[in-house]
Amino acid sequence: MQANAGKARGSGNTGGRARTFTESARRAQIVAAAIDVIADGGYASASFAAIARRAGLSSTGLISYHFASKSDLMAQVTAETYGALGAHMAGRMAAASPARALEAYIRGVTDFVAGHRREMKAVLEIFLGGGISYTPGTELVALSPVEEMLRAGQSAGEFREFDTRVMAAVIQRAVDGLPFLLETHPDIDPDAYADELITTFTLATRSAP
Amino acid sequence: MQANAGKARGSGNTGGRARTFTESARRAQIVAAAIDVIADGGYASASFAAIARRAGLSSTGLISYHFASKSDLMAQVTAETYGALGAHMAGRMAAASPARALEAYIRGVTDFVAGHRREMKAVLEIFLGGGISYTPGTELVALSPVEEMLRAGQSAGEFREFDTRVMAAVIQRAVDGLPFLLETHPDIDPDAYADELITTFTLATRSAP
Amino acid sequence: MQANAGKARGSGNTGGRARTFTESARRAQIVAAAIDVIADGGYASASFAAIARRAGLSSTGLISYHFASKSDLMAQVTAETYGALGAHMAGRMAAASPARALEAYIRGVTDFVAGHRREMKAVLEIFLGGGISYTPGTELVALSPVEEMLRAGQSAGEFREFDTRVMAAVIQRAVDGLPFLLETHPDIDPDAYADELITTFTLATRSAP
Amino acid sequence: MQANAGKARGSGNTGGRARTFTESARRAQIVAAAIDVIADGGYASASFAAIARRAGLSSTGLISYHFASKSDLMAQVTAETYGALGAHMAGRMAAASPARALEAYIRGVTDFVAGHRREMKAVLEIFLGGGISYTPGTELVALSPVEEMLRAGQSAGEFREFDTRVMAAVIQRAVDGLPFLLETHPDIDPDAYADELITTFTLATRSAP
DNA sequence: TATGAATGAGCTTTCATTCAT
DNA sequence: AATGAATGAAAGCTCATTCAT
Repeated sequence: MQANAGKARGSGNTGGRARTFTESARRAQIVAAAIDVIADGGYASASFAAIARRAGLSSTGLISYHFASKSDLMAQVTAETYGALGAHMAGRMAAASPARALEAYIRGVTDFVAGHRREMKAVLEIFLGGGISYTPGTELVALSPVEEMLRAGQSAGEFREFDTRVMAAVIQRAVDGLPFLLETHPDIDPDAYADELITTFTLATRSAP
Repeated sequence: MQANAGKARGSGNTGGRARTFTESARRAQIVAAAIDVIADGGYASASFAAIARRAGLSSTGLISYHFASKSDLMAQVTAETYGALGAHMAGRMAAASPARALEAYIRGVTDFVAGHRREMKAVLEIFLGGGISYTPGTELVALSPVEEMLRAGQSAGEFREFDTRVMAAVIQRAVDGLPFLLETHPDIDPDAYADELITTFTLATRSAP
Repeated sequence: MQANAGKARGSGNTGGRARTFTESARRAQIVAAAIDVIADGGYASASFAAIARRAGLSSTGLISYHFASKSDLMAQVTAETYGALGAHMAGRMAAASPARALEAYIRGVTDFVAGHRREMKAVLEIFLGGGISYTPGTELVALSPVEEMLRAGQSAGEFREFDTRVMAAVIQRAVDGLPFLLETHPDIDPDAYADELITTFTLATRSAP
Repeated sequence: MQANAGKARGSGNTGGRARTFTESARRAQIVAAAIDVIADGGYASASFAAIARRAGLSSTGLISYHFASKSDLMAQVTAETYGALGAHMAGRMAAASPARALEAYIRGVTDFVAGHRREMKAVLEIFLGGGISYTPGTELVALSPVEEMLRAGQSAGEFREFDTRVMAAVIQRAVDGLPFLLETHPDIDPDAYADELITTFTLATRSAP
């Protein structure tokens, strides 16, 4: 679930200088505006002009001042979102057993997604809209943590044999799909969604009784 | 899985006239070039200029000549792909039981997706890139056929109780995700992928023994 | 009121060959369609595509086939209209006195304009829209016949002294303005309009009693 | 003679912010270039490219930066011209009698037109070239002020009975026609033209002696 | 004689980015 | 730290015209 945080700086802070409070606030404001615009109109509509308008900035130049490029800004959006997700998940997955860890993972991510629909939608649009250069290591779905849980479960005998990459991908996509599903079916309860997912993947992964 | 085929024509064939052989060939060529460009560079990179270049056309005007607008072209891309998918699936799903039908569905779609990775990737990018106007009925994932199978299985007692919308969405996303997974893991065998999915969703859906 | 009839021919009839009946019919049809399109949407909207559509032609190429260029077509529109106006006026102006001739002129032109609003409007739009190359001799308003009448009237002592070019221009513009006036005030009766004009210019031109 | 000034702004100044000195200068420069191009080549030739070239701008984008759209630019051209005309006329028409007011009107407008031939020609081309959306109230010729004078003159018994709409239209067109007349007859003296018009319309309107 | 296809230049507009202040 | 101005490339689309058939 991690993504490499964009380290490049705009021309306003090109060197290794530390960021001032004001600068950080501006950056956060711009990132938030970008998320809003993307969530509302898709990645294609996220021009600097639109983002500046939403943020109440008087010039698109200010965005360029704080971010090295458009893809740098988009990288910050994803980094910020994934960072928040990481913070949300921290500690939750140190569970008793792999099966419990998977449950905790699903519920934790679903929780977060439900509470951050716009951010998640924006991030997914950025990935698919080409807003990020797919540097190796930056994967659409970071399979590793889930895959590790699955492998641990198999080693412990809790999970049956299956291809962990495939199962991890299925789980990831199930979890990532929530914002889109909520768009067409706004009445779905995220908690119930998590319950369904947990039941589904418990049945799908546990070793035969 | 159906999408409404765009009927609008470019200035070259505005009325209700039948399409000539040459026109059909050009349209197919342009659609193919669009798929190539999108699959390689994402929807954002799919400008008329890029498509014309790829197709070896002398002018972007020729695309406008054959398609009423960019979204018309994109609609053709999806229509063509979904049409081929429909043809591929025809007959396969008239299975003995809901469980068998679900199996047939998963294997059929996976088969198709594996053989049409670029088209499928292009179509998904178009949907997410905003290249298509979401007319009601054109859903990102058309849940209905899968959902119906699931409901039938529940009625027949073959499937346990679960939220059919959620389960259908999970199955759809699992199946749609193959092209993306293949990009990062090109060694995955689509047949094996289908097997994994079938096992997974059989376990996840069948009624308790 | 004369305009030099465009003599250039389309590639379909480039030499000095006589026009066939079919060719003449097609040309007339295209000219009529051009008038319709211009009258409805202004000169700016008069693309070959729009004209072909209106004429029910299957290709804009047919227009190029029959007319050497767009300005050739526009020249034909004006030539045809002015030709019809000439035919309408023929004989009417051989009046007893210059004063009667002026009356006859005003009434004749007003009559014609009222019966050919669309053609007149189209012609004026072409002139102002730049659809015709202002070759010397092609004047927006052909002053000569009116000016001659005015000069004759002055020589005969019927008209007072005034600048004949100015008076001719005023009369011409009064007469040409009818189609535009009718657009904003459709209730104006052309006959009454002619009456007003005749009274106005009789008062304005006659020698002091 | 008034036209509603377009208030929309280009992307450079979208909100309600006040205009800077630089911006005003640029806008004026672009408007002037547009007038030049239109006066020289007609409305049809007035592309952004041509205007930018004339103004010495490096990019057509700069025009879009300062004006919301092409019709916005054209609206400014007319607004600026009509504004100047309004300023020129202010005070002149508060004359002793309707007859004197009409005289003052004709001389005032003729004066202005003579000194602003290119602007006037450009404005008339814009109206006829479709460069402005005919919002109700924006008439090709604003008849009202002249018509009012005429009606006042009739009420006061100074003017004979005639259709005021028709007479107003004739006067307007006579006055508006000066730039065109000057193009074919550059030797005409605007003052003499005004004299001729005043005599003409005095004779045409005054009550029988 | 007419058609459909194709061309290449042109259009207005939007874009991310740069820069002087 | 921020602004307004400017840039030049690129976008989708329309145009009159040409041409093989």
